[in-house]
Amino acid sequence: MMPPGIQNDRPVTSTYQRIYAVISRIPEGCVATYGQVAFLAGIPHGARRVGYALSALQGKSSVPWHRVVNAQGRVSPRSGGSCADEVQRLRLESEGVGFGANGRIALDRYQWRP
DNA sequence: CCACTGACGAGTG
DNA sequence: GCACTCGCCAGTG
Repeated sequence: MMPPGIQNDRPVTSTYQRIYAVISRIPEGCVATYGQVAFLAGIPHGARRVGYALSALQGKSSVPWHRVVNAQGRVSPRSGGSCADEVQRLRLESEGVGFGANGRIALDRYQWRP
């Protein structure tokens, strides 16, 4: 496969693509935190990177971005005026993920454990 | 190359 | 429990 002389010592996948790859591994009915995804993507302190990467998706990709929530088990209110946070919640509930009375997800119950 | 930006996390008041 | 601040780091113009 790799012809000699060409060194792929650096992953062709850019940071964003790695993030997408990790998120796409999240099973249905589970959720992951930004920090968790970042860590699995190889960016221990890149929680912001994850959010920024997802903002670039905006539903244009097949990545289940709605399974990514913040460390408090809540969907992040993002800028732009879009109501994606609302859609996210509906999609999660549709997958069996229950929200608390305060609009919070029980991470101890639904958080993805690789 | 430089500056700004940003779906966060953790800590503080 | 909520509002604010600081820190992290790569992408975009």
